[in-house]
Amino acid sequence: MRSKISQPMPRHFDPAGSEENWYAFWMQKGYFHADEGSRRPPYSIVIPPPNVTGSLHMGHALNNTLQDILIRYRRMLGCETLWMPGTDHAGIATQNVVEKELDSTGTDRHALGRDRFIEKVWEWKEKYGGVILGQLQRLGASCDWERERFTMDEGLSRAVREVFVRLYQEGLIYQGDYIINWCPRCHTALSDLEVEHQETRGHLYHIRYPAVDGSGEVVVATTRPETMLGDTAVAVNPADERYRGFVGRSFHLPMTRRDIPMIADEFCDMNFGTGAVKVTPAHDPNDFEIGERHDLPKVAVISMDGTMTHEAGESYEGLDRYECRTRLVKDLEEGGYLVRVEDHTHSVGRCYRCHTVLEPIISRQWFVRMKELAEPAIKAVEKGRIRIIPGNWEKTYFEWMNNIRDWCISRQIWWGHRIPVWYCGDCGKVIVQVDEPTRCPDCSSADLRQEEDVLDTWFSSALWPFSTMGWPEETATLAKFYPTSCLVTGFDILFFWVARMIMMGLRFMGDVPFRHVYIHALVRDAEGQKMSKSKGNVIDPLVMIDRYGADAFRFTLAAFAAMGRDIKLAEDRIEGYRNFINKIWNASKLVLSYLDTAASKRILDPPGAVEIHNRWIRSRLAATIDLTREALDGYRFNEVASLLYQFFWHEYCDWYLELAKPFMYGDRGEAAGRETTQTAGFVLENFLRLLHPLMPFLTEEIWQRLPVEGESIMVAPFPEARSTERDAGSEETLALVMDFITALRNLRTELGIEPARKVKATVVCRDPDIARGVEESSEFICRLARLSTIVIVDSRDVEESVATAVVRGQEVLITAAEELDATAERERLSKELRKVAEELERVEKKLGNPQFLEKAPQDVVKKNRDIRDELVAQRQKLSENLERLDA
RNA sequence: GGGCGGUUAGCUCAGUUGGGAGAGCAUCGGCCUUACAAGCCGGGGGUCACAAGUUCGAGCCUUGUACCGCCCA
Repeated sequence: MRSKISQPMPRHFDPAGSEENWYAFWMQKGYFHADEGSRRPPYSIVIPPPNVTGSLHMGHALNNTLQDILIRYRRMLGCETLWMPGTDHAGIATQNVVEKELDSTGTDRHALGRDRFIEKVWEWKEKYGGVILGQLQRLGASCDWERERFTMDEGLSRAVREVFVRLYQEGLIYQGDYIINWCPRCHTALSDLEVEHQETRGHLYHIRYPAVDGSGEVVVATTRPETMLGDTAVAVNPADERYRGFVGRSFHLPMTRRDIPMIADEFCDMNFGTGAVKVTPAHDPNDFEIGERHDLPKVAVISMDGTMTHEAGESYEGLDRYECRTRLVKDLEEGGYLVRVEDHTHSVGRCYRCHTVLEPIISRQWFVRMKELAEPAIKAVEKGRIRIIPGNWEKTYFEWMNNIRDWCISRQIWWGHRIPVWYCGDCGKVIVQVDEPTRCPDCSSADLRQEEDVLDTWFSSALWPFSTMGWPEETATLAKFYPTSCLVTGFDILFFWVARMIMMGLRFMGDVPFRHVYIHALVRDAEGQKMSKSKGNVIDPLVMIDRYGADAFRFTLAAFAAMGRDIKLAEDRIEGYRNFINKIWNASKLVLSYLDTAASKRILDPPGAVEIHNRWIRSRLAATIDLTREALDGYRFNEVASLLYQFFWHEYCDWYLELAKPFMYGDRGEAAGRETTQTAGFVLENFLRLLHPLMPFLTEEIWQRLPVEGESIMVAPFPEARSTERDAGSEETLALVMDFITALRNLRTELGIEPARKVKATVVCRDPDIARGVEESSEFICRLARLSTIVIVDSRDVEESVATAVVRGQEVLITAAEELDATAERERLSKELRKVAEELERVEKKLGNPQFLEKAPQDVVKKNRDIRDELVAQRQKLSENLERLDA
């Protein structure tokens, strides 16, 4: 049973204590655990696995807050929810971290050897890895921690090998010598996606290649002169008149002893530079293609470590690629081959892990043939089996999928899934299988050597939605929770991860991995810069949680999660929502102090209300419930936040509680008082449940003190609005009351009437509906506008000194005992009159247009006429009052 | 070069079938009114980037321009 029922509320909410206490409580109760044997409808999400080396940053915080909101919402709706947590082994990143550690102790991985190094990484992982998961708990994430997975776990590794073998057998994985992106620092190949293109200021070198027969020369332009040592042709566009007759001739390659031919290829852009380009098939992806078409030799002049090879010639061999550039440019200049050098900005590819400039290099790698896998994945989105939200990302998805290229999956590092391929040392047989072979199936040799390379980390991530659920076994978890309901992620990994999961899911599970993909914005700092440690603009989520509490932080993230936008986060936003928490706490304190045990039993299901304020707030609650559900179903998190904020602060606190106070104090009779207290409690309790997915700790802390059934708000049902709760009449009347109160308050302030002083107000009113509304609600109006009395008359007959306003076409007068400041009143009325006149002008112009009257819908025309009538009346009364003052 | 997105109050941003421009923060004025000064009440502030077009009517639809950002080559 609950521990805090009917306990008084402390003066302030203590986020840290609450977070620790309730998270432990939820865990101990096992609420996070998903039961595959349950008969409830499933709702599942797999977490985008953070790097095992990672620590929580703003992107994770946003991503996981949104997932937790969805999960908590569905859990309250009665679904069997699974939120699968885990981490990713992050091959390159993790290896880098451990290598750095080794470096500080004066050794390296090569000295240790592969096996010992891998052991070291595991040791590191056990010690420091996965701290991020603990940090997610601070955020309140209700993941099923009993199911935590790691991409290098035995089960997931087996799934990886299984997929590799099947794809290989189906001819979708192949090995070959192709040009790939090589990181000279990480010493591994990367896929095309892992290249970060960056605009870089450099130079364009124009170099002269003389014709061998002395008949002239050709000038080529390059941003990378050192690659010329590996040129095997000069190419021009076949349509280029300037080179007609040159094609086929040989040119001398300066600084080498080689001659190269001029070839014609459509790829050449006639408008760029001289129209002639040097072709280096071994060091440029485009040149590689040209080389394939023309059967050109490939001369590798840059080695795997970024230094020049023997092929580069003896003067350059062994030099670093940049050193070589300097030296070569100087040599070209001295030799008279350098025509000119221009400043030039071009795109340079860098390693997405270490930002070293990549080198396109030819080497033997493993690839996945993507076309065949992509086709069904495109169809799945086209046919709506997967919905990407917001929809405009579908376009980006198709764009990429339609132009997909083969995926280089081998990495020359040690930490990762070693490719399940063995080579027979005796007969050369290539063995591809899931389990390690002991003998060669062909020659029975035991001399088997496993492929050294490991797989791209994203290869295992692509299997995450089913590998985490036990595939290739046919598990109950898969049966219950696959396909997952939704994937929540940032657009930066749409290709890396989302697209690949879709392809793999369809291929191996025969079904999509998720039905919805919700793509959220990226978090940036207040200046719109991507947060990064080097820029020093990082806001640490944990610091924010310490400072403002997890709830305030989560609510802020939700409030900023508008679709398809960058989120620029500044600390004062979080502070603002911390104040909201304070507001909820204080209002709850008030309501709880009046909730006696007699009222308590009716909180969950009170009888219909009689009092108008109670009918009104229940009506507003019902509307809020409907809108909140719609917004949550549509992933409009910011709308959810704003709905709840608006409802609670401005409707419940600012109006309802203020109206309700005299009733709760017992000043309006016993029955009305009880009804009001019950209603206040009923609405509060419903609101807490609405808010729970966004602010789990605060809502639990308060809910536990409410006299209602159930052991935790997180397993209580999500509020449901009954249509009978909607009450148009009370909403109309209260809107009227608010208008009068606001106008009267305005009058008071502008005339400088002291807040404490009660004044008499008169309403001159010939509209019976309005008169009745004011009459019925006169106690509310008097209280909130601080009036001694309010009288309703049907014609104006006031001798005393008055200030006037017009509300809904009716005059409202404040009668003060002493003289009012006529100048201030005159100024106020004139200002008001100006505003009214301006508005009236706009409306009359519209109504004076015959086309408008003819073509606009009738209700719009009527609306404008009503507005006009009211404005006319208002103008009339304002100017009358102005005249009266002057008289 | 191709594609996508942005430009609305001082700041950060909402604005979902085109019909009298919104929120939070900041600002100004007044209040310690027994839940809350992390609060309450009231106010000021915007030719919705620019230009043209469609329409009775455009922040919203079309086209173009400028600036900014991202993705892919």
